[in-house]
Amino acid sequence: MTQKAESTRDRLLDAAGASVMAKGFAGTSIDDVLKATGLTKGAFFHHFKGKADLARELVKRYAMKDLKMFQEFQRQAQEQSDDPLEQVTAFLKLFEIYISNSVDPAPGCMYAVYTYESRQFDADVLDFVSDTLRQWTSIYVRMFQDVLDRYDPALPITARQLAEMIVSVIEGGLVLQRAHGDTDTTRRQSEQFRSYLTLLFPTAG
Amino acid sequence: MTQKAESTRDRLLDAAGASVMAKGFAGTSIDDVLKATGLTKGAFFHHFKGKADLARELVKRYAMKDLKMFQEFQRQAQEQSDDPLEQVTAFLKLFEIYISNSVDPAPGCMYAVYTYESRQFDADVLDFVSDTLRQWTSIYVRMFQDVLDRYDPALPITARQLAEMIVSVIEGGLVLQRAHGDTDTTRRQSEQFRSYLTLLFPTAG
DNA sequence: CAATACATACCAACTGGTCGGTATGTATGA
DNA sequence: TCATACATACCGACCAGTTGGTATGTATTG
Repeated sequence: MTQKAESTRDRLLDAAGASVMAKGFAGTSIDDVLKATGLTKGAFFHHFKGKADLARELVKRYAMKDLKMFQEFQRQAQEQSDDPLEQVTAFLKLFEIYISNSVDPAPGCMYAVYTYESRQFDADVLDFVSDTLRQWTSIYVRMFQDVLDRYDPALPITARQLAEMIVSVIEGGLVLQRAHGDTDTTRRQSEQFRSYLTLLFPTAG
Repeated sequence: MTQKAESTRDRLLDAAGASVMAKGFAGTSIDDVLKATGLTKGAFFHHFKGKADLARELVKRYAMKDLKMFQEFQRQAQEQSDDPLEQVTAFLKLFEIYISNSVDPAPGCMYAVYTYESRQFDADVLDFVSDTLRQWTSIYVRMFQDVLDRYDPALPITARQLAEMIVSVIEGGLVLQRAHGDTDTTRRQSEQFRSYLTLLFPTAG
């Protein structure tokens, strides 16, 4: 693929992503995307087999961006401290900065869109979304396991439980944020979760 | 409206609700609803001004059911104990039983659908969703304020923060539950939140 | 030249919505 | 009591516009 073709493909995915986040996938027509990009059917069907293929490539790209960002946060967090709990805190703080500054919607939002329009997508696409969320959870599981290996929690709890909770809290925050037109609900939820952690691991203070 | 007409309207709303939860609102055609009910265009447009009106009435009905259920949970919780913290716990436990046993999707899910397809709906409908979520939060705020009036939290925290967090946790749980095809992710999240409460209010034990 | 990258013209199916019609009420008044 | 008058509840054909998708063109570029 030439550089120009690559950028055309990206323009299509960008426009599609924006529209899907505003109107959902079924509510996004190919013509919408073409109108937004100034391209035509020929361009679209040159780059994608069809609308289902667009859905697949769109969520794949989101997942890739997402994973990269998380790995970068993790790297920065590990750089800041050797203590696993401080690393988790640093990681969450980096996420909070990102989420409250980001103009375009967070990747988590896109997964929710796919989830709530599930019958619109092929099974493999839904599986991909589910797997991506699991991968997201797994990153947290590893981080919390490191914490639990060093510190005793004030309550019996597993790394998986904590990981599921932060993912859940963030997804829920994104829903409320959108519903109310806020910009910082998700950040506040992440902060709340950190409060929970300070109560769970008081010895670390 | 006669009894027959009432039931016809309900059948239309039931079918529409089920379809919206599976395919989203834009992904749900009026013909879909009519096929599912065995009715015709005449019936639909007799009961609803149009698709936008259907959206309005659908979410209104969900909100009403929702509120009634929450009030009932609150009544039962107050019956079980005079202690505000025990009431919150009882309330959440009732919710956990409901959410893990419910076959049809929770009302919270419907709000998320509307939220993620926001451009599909009139402003007044979106406002209604936002207001309903706020009302939902307010119920929790009152409950947590009663707790804070009696007990000192281990960390400085407001009733609103706690209320927002439980709503967020539940909404997020519903997203993950759908994404993974679980039936008890939301319940687990509610349990996690109760763990947080026990750490926040240890004096109550 | 030949593959790539896009444009244009078109199609069948479906979309939300309208409209004339009908069947079944139910209230009224002589 | 029973015809008249009107409201309610629903049917199904039809419409203009939109949908995803195809077939065929042409310009560009290595």
